[in-house]
Amino acid sequence: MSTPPSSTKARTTRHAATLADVGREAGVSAMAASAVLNGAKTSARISDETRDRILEAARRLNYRPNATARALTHRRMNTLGLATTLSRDELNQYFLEVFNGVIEAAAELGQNTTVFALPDWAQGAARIPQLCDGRIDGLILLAPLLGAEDARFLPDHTPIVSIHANVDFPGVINLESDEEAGAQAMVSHLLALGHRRILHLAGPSHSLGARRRVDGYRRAHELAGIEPPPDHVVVGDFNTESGRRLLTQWLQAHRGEEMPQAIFAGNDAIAMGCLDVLTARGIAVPQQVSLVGFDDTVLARAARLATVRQPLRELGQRAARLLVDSVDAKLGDAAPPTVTNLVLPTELVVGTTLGAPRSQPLRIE
Amino acid sequence: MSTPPSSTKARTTRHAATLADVGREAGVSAMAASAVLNGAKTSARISDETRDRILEAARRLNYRPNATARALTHRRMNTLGLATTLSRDELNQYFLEVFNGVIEAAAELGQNTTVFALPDWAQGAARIPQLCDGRIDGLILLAPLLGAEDARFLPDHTPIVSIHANVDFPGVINLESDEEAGAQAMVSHLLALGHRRILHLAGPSHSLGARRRVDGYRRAHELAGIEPPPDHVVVGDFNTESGRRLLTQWLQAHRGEEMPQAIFAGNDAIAMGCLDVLTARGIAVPQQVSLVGFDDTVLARAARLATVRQPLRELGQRAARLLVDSVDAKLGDAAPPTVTNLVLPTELVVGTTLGAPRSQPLRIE
DNA sequence: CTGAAAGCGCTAACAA
DNA sequence: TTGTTAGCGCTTTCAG
Repeated sequence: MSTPPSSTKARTTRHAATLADVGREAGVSAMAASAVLNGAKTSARISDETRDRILEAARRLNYRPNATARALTHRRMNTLGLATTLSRDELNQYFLEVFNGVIEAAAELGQNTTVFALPDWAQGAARIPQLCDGRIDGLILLAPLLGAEDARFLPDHTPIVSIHANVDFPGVINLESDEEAGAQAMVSHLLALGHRRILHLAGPSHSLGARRRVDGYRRAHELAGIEPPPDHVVVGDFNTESGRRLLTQWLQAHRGEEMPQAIFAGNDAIAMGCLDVLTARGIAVPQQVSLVGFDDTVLARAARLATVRQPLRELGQRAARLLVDSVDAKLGDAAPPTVTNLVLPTELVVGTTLGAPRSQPLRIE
Repeated sequence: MSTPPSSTKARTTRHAATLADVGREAGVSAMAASAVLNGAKTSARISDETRDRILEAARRLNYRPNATARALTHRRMNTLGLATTLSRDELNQYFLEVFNGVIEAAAELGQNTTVFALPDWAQGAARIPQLCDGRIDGLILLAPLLGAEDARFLPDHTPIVSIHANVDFPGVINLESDEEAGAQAMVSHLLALGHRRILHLAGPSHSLGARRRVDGYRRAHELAGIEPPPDHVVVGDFNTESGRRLLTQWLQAHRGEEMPQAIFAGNDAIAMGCLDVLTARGIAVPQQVSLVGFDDTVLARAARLATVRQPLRELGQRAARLLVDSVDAKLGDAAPPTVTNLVLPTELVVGTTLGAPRSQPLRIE
């Protein structure tokens, strides 16, 4: 009923109305229309009478501003980019948490977010310049596994913020959380509970975060004056499949020996893989083996996993805000952010997969 | 070492080099450069000699094509939009699964994906026209809670594909899965196991999907010739908090009566809320109460929840492909897709939260 | 084989 | 208060 009869034309019209069209319809210049409809900074004011004519014409023609044209003149798309690797096998919960923070903060600042899914960082680095081609105003690199030599791929003209970068890049603000402290706190907690044989299934050794978690594991032992058992740190990847594979292989290789009392997984996904293996073997968690993860993604919450919480959403929010500040600064609208590195604290999350060690050791079958 | 010494200039340069710059540097016109560097359809060929000069100049100036300028002439950004509501309280796993499919298929077709997070559909509908302003070539509406009257907000000039729409919009391709069949199959399975008092905690009644799941619940009972117990369908929202709240309230309202033998949650998030409540009350799943969800998100996989699998990733992939086809068609590059509606099958996933009913009924405390 | 000119839609600077 | 001009960076048409 309320739909005007004139709107019955077929969808998928070729073109939308332009400012020139509106101006013509209203009998004024395109720039008058621009001033009225898009708030362009014109030197003078428009009279109320012509303003109304323009608004009416715009409504009649169903005028919509064209974002690419505006971007061309303003040198700004009001869009942030978020580049990361997304496996097609497994959903990346780490990404989802950060992404939610980014998109939320970006929206509050009137910015859109486009996601660039790179197949991997080795290939992806070379593609970064192509992303910074005006379609985004700034780029967030999420957990980029890049080396110092990849700095050559970072373009001059686009502000960049990284989260959990592997190396410091000049001119790039990096955000991270204190992973070593978090890992150390968790392992210290395990040691305090009486666990002595703690198996650590780590992420890849070329990941700084993975190395820091190993450092935390070692440091907790040092602080407690305890020598970690040999061969209890294993390197793999940050996904569930790796957790399954690593634990299975490790248990096979150590058959007949004493079962670890606790497993400290490099992240929650790895922990989920461990849970699969333990469940399949009928090993009760935490009665027979304690299991803890890292990140506090939804995986941990769904499985009630003990874990180390990283403020992922907040990292995303802060990255977006700092990036928008950088973009504003580049365009001369504001002072650039002074911070170049931000480390947020981590926090222990005690789920139901963490208990005291058994009095008598279990044997690996 | 391999970094050229000329790259020591400060980051955040104001402008990138343009085609005109490259042309000047190479002593040719901008359009020759355009033809060589961006493959513009020029009427004639460029000689190898000038081509080399241009390539060399571009390399020297570090030329990068400007996406907004190209978009302005091509009328195409090579970017798809994905509009959905994202709560700031709870991560939307449904979104993540679909999004992964979209971004994957889009990337294969050389398209980027930008996500528009709407606060809610009631407000969001009016914002759709602003999204279709040239920054994206086509739009995917993810589970839009829109009514037929909202069709007026869908712009003429941007192809649109919806996933799990509530109503059919003219000219909009809709993709969905057979939710009623999935719900019916699950409830039939419960009935076949001997469950008779099955509590259904549904999604909101203005959601077509929620209603279809209720229909499936009813239909399964009909097919089995069983009258569903009274007051065993409760309407709420599609999130964990709603699951917690609904079940708590329901149990309070039905204190002293017989405990349901099974709970069929409207989606996995609701099921997670139920799991919280059951765990808190010390009710064992599935020994005392069976629990099943819907969607097969990562929540279900992490909690080993029985659920109804919707091919969410595939829905995302197909939506992206159909949308790109529509965009191509609009630009005259191809024939438009002939399909207007696509229904994919669902599938039962039997987790560990589903068992036979207890012989003697439990009382609600 | 190459260049000049015009235009995509919008906006800032300058005239009137 | 309004219009004219020029240009953002790129591409296509048409003339050389």
